[in-house]
Amino acid sequence: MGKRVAKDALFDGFADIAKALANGRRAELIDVLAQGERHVEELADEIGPSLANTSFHLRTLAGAGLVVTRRDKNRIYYRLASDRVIELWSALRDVAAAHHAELDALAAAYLGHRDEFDQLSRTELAARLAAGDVVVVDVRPSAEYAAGHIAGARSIPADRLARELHSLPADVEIVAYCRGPYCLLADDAVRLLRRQGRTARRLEDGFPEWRHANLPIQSLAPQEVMS
Amino acid sequence: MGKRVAKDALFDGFADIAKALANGRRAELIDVLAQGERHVEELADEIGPSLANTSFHLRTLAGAGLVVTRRDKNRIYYRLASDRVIELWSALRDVAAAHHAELDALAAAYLGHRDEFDQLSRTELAARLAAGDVVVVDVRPSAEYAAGHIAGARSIPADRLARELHSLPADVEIVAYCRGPYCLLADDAVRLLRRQGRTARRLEDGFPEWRHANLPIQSLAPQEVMS
DNA sequence: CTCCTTCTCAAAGAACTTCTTGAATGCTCG
DNA sequence: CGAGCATTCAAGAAGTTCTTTGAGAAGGAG
Repeated sequence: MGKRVAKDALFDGFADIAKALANGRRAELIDVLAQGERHVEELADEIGPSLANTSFHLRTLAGAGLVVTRRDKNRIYYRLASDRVIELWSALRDVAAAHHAELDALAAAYLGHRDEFDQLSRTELAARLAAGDVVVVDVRPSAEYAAGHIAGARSIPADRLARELHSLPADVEIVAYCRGPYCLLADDAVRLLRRQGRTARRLEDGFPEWRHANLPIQSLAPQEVMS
Repeated sequence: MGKRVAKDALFDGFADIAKALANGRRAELIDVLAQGERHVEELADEIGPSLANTSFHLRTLAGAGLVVTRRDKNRIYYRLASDRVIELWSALRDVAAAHHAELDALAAAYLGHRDEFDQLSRTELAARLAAGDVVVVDVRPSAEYAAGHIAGARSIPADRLARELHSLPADVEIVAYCRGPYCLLADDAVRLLRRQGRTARRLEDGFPEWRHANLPIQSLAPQEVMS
C-alpha cells in the first residue's frame, strides 16, 4: 500500500528539520542568528570550528530551509528564514530544560550558579520601563544592538562595561540583558555592577524573546551604526 | 578555555532533543502519542516496523526525556512527557510546512488534494459549537475518543462511518476531525459524507491542537469505554 | 513452579554524519 | 583582465545510528 510509503516520506520530511538542529554546532548557529544576520567568518569565530566546517553546517541548515542567505559585495550573510524558526528553537530549549535529565548539570557548568529569583521577567521589565525607574543596558556586541534592541536600552558591550560604568546613574536599578537565557554576558555584567556597589539584575531571557513577545523595540539605521 | 567546552556541551544537550526527533519513525510515534498513551505493540502496528525496532525508537525518545512509561500488568504504556512536547512537535511541523522546500509535495502525495478554504479553524468551530448549529464527529479509533475528545463531539470511527451515517441528522452541517493536520481520517470522512449528499467539512487540525488551545474537552471514565 | 506474553537488549552489518584538508568557484575592485 | 578575498565543494577517515535477528528479563496466570 502506497499510503504507508507516502506517510513515511512525509514524516521523514518533518524529521529532516529536526536533523538540521540535531548537532550542537548548528544549534549554536541558530542561537547566534536569532540576534540578526551574520557572515560566515563571524559565525565561525563565534562558534569555534573551522571556516569550512562552519560553512558546511550552514549549508545543512540552508538545505532544511531554516536559514537563508544574501550576498553583499563578496560576503555572504546568513539569517533565519523566519520568526517561526525562533519559536521552534525556543520550544526545543524549553523541552530540553524541562525533560532532559542532564541539562541542568550542563547549564550549571556553563552558566555557573544563577539565582532565578534575582531575574526580571519580560513583563516586569516592560512595566518598569514604562514607569521609567530602571536603566536598561544591552551588553551584546554593538552590531547586535544596532540590528535591534529593547526600546530605550543603552548599548554598553560587555568588554566596555568596566570603563563606561561611571556614566550610569548611581541611584537607579540597572537591568542588563543579552542574547537569551543561555547567554553569559548579562550575568557577568550584573556581577561586575554589583561589585561596584550598584543595584543590578538581569532579564530572564534575551532580545529575541522580547521581540517575539511583541514588546517595544528599536533599531539603528545603517548610518548610525557605531564601529 | 573551559567555557568553550561547557558551552559546546550545553548546546550538544539541546541537540540531543532534536536528535530524538530526527527520524521519521520517531516523529510518527510522537504524532500518535499526542493522542494519548499506547502500549508498544499498538505503536508498532501503527507505525510499521518490527516490534524490536519500535521498542528501540521508544527507548531513544525516553532517553531524551520526551516520553515516559507506565506499567500495567505486563504491558508497558508510553506517553508524552508533557504538553510542551506537543508544542515542540507542532512548532517543528509549522517550520517544516513553511520552509522545507519539498514538504508540500510530500504532503500532497500523502494527503491528496485538499482545499484549504474548505476547512474550519478551531475558533470557527468553537463558535459554531456554542451556537449549536453543527454536528461534530470524531472519526479516530474509539480508544482515542475515550482518552479525550472535543466537548460535544460524537464518536464514529472511520471504519464504521458508512454504517452509522444514517444516524446523523440530514439538515445540519457535519464537521469531522481526527488526529491533526496531517491525518487522513477526517478527509476520508468528509468525502464519504459528501458523496451521500451531506454538507461536511473538516477541522483544520486535530484534537491535540484543540486541547492545547484550552478549548472545551471531555473524556470518558474507564467503565464507559466502548470496545 | 513453569509456561506465556510482552518488552528490551546485544551483536553485526549497512547506511549515514562529522570533520579535516586542500583545491575550486564566484565576486569585486583596481 | 587578473589578483585577491570569501566561501564552497570533494574526498576520505573516524565515529554514530539504524535495522534485523535471536536471546533474555520481568511479570502474570494456571
